[in-house]
Parts: sequence; C-alpha cells; structure tokens
Amino acid sequence: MARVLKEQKHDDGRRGDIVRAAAKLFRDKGYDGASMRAIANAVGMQCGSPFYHFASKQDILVAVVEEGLRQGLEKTRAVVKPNLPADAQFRALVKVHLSIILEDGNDFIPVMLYNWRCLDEVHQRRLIATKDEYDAIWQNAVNGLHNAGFLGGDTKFARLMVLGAMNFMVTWYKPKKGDSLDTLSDKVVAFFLSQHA
Amino acid sequence: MARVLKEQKHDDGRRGDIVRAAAKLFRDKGYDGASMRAIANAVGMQCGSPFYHFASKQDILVAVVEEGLRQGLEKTRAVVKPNLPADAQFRALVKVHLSIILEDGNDFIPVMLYNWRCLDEVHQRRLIATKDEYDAIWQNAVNGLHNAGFLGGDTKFARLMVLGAMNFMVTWYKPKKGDSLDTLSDKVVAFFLSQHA
DNA sequence: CCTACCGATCGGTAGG
DNA sequence: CCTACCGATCGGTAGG
Repeated sequence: MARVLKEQKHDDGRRGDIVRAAAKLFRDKGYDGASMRAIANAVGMQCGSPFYHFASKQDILVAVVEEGLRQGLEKTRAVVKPNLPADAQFRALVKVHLSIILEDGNDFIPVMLYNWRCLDEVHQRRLIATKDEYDAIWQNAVNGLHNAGFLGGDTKFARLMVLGAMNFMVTWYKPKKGDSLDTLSDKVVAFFLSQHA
Repeated sequence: MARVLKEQKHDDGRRGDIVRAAAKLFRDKGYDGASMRAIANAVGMQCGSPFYHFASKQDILVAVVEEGLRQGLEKTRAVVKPNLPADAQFRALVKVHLSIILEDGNDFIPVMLYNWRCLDEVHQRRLIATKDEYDAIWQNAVNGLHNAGFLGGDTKFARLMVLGAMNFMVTWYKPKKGDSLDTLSDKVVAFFLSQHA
C-alpha cells in the first residue's frame, strides 16, 4: 500500500515531467529528431538520467501515446450522452477532438498521429485496441448523423474523412486572437452538415 | 549545348535514381530515419557516392519535394478545364490528387506533406511559392462548387478540409483488389457533395 | 539522479 | 563513383 502510493507520487513527479517534455519535443522535431539529451535537458537532467525512469527511448514514446489515449478517451467519453440529438453530439465530439489535437500543451495525440510508425509492432498492436475504442465512439456518432439524415452513404468512410480533415489541421492551424475552439468547432460542424443548415 | 545535353542525361540517370530511392525511403522511414547509407545502397552505390550528385542530404530532400511539386502541378493543370461544370471539375481534381498521394511509386508529395518541417526555412520559403500555385487551383475549384451551390460558407476553410481529409488518407489507405482510384474518387466526391446527390 | 564512458551510426570529405 | 576515413552525435550503461 505504501509502495503503491509512492509509485503514484513518482509517476506524477519526474517521470511525468519527462513524458510531457518528450511529447513536446517529439511533436516539434519528430521521434528521431528529438534526442534523449534534449529530453533530459528539457527537464533539467543530465543525459543519462532519464534511463533511471525509462528503459529506452521507445518506452518514452509508448508512455506519451498511452497518456494521450488515456486522456483522450477520458475527455471523449465525458461528452458522450445517449439522449443528445445527433448533430449536438457530433458538435461536442468535434470540440473535444479539436482541443485534444490543437490546444496548447496537448502534444500527446499529435505525437501518436504523426509518429505512429516509430512504435514497435508489438506496442502498435497493444495500443491499437485503445485506438479502436476511440474510433468506435466516433463511429457511433457518425452513424447517428446518418440515421438522422445528416449524412448519406458509407458511414465508415465518412468517419475517416471527418477525422482525417481534423487531424490534418495539426499541420496548418495557427491560433489567432479572437477565435476560439468554439468558433472553430462551429466551422467544422457547419462544413460537414451544411446540407441541412 | 553538348554540356546541356549531357547534364540532362545525367539528371535522368543516376541522379534521378537517387531522388526516387530517397523518396521511397523518406516516405517509409521519415527523413531522419532514412540514412544516406540506406539511400546509397538502394541504388547500388557505396555510402559516400551520393555526395558526388548532391552536396548534402538536405539537398536530396529538396530535390524530392521539387520533383513532387513539378509533377503534381503538371498533372493537376492538365485536368483543369475552364468550361467544365463545377462538380465534374472537382471530381477530376480529386482523382488526380488521390493518384498523386496514393498510387504506387508516387512518394514525392507524401514526403513533402509529412517531412515539410525537415526542410530548412530558406528552402521552405522558396518551395511555398509553388505550393501556393497548387492551392490556388484547388481554391478556384472549391469556389466554383460554392458558386454552383454545392457548398456554403467559408470556401478557404472548405478547401483545407477537403485536402486535409484526402491527405490524411496516406496514413490509412491500403489498396485492395477490385477497387480503383476511380471508385475511391467517387466516394470522396459523393461524401463532400452528398447534399446535392 | 550524476559522472564518465561505451560501441554504433550518422552525415560528410579527401584522394584517387 | 569507390575507398578509407573523419568528427560528431546517437541511445544506452556501469558504478556510485
């Protein structure tokens, strides 16, 4: 019990610092472009010290992606409400997703999206299970749009298009004064559901 | 004159082999993940030999992106026809773009899309001019959709959504027997223009 | 968590 | 275009 408490505190301390700093560096420079030395220095450590907390650089990447999926799934589940109209449910999910990939300090999911192939196959296979949960929530919401007449055709394809368009925003979105993620979410929703405005 | 001819032949020979091999490796492993040794070996050279053709690894990346933009712009311009109905023009552009990013051996533009930040700022600034030409063609087509009543709202945002959704296909599209880029183009067009089907 | 270090690999070069 | 090599940097480790 004491041991469990100690480990939890540990996770929230230096280990967590490393994961957050690595996420930022992986996002900015890519997995290969961010050296262990850079990660160590970002948290005020010497170059060998992160290996006290992680067995390898790969394990840090895994921790980043795991943390991203954990946070992302938590935030996403929190806005899923069974009695919401399809378009309102869609808007809520869009807003959460934009926050997950665009908001300052949320580097975990962008790292996952753009460094997925840097993960070992073993880790990919394990993490894909959680990714599937995430996709299933979205698939439900898109199916809801279809059933409510907002979308026709192939709903799996529709989900991929919607999420793809948003995920690619990571490459071009620059936050500007005056517009919030709320405004941006409205634009995304308006674009995809414009046929019923 | 003889010198010009010789250089042209040279470009189409070993230099071109290096650019094509590098494009494939940059696409598969990323710019940092693909070593000069791997690029050299892919064309049957020793590790120092590519430097007879290029001053640096960075210059190979620049050549890959330049070739991608050149080919892409050429193919794209070829399908732009002033008297085409807006939806037909859109479909033609979608098909060309899918071919550019998904067809086997077309690694140049995917490398550009996902290794853009590996380019020096100087090269980015120069290449962005050509990118803008590409975007302008698409903007025209999307404006055409808007004017014909296929789309409402912010047409620049619409362009970014449409291209983003397609560009992200690079991360999930796996060619399957029986479906062609024609079928896929139809699905993309149907999705974005479904409100007027 | 630091110090001091390892072997491996990297991009790039000189000389032919 | 090859051979042979360079200094720099990489991820990772042993010992404290």
